[in-house]
Amino acid sequence: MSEARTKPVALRAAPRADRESAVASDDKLELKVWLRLLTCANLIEGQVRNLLRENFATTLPRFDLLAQLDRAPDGLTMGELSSRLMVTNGNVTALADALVREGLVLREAHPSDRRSLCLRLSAEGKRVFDAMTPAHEEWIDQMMGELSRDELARLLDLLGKLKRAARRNERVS
Amino acid sequence: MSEARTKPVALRAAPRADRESAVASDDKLELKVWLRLLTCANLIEGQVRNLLRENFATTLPRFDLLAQLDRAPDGLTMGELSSRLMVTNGNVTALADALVREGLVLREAHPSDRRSLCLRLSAEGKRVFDAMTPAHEEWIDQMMGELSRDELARLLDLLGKLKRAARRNERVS
DNA sequence: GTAGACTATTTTAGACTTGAAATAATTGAG
DNA sequence: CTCAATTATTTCAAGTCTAAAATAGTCTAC
Repeated sequence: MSEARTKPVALRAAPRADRESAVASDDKLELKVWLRLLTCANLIEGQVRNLLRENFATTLPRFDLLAQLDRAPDGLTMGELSSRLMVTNGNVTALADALVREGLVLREAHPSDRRSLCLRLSAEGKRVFDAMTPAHEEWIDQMMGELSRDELARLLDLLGKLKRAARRNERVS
Repeated sequence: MSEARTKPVALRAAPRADRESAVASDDKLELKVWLRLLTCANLIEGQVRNLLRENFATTLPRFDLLAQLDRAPDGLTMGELSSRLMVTNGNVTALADALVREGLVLREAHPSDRRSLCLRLSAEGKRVFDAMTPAHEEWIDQMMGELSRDELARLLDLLGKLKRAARRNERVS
């Protein structure tokens, strides 16, 4: 995709082992699914983070916030951002502060609710985000390249079931 | 499992929306799988974190580190821990420091390599971890309760494929 | 044996994230 | 209207995590 400009030093031990490594084969299926899910998420997230840093000198949380604003041309409140990014309000405050300071995001008063703020991509923010999107999508495609369309569809379906189950559980726990 | 002793204040907006919310239905399948995977991981991780705090006054990274040591009765080096937890060496240093200070983990010299340290659960650490394990497993079971054995097995299989694909991609990117 | 490459760990600065408390605006029951 | 409950956001302290540089021990090819 892009010849790595500066060879990054190996910071992490070679990933031969992970959380699953020592789970006996007769262990609970549920636990194994959870650990493997976590491994996959960490693995992909780590690569995306590295690629964002190497290619665009930015971080994943910033990219995620820009992505949400890009998909909401009418802007989002802090609360909506917090909900979509699944992080705390305080976290969004800090993240948005930085992006506003860098000129990528505009912070406006909410038209009808004076408690709320409305965040929106600036022209510069839109430009910067549009430059990153195709590369990001290509990275994800490549990481999943070995799964067929059918397998991807089945995975999406099963993860949907899991998501609904976990959400339902959320309310009671 | 345990009547929530102090009702925690709602810190996060109600999770009606998440990263997937605004992905058009004709968007790339790969991207949708990735976003949904991330949503599932965040959802489960968040609940486990809350439950660990409410029931055992501890955190997920600490629990994870103890879990790895519990599965390795002969102890692990810092590097092995870093690799299994998929975090940087520096992170493990800080985390292990805290657990050693709290008396849950022992830090010994490595028998043959003086560069390495060997971490191991203390008797107290073992006791504490053993008290948490059954609850933790039950939480995970409950969150996945709505998936059949077949669905779980299929999910495990597909995630295994994804994991291998992502690992392969890691080496070249 | 010794220089140079490699490996294991720590340190540092900075970014991210959380949970809880504080501030401020809105809503609704009377 | 008005006060209490609710909702939106910020602030704060502490913990987590990263990337890069520094420190220290090991190994290998002369």
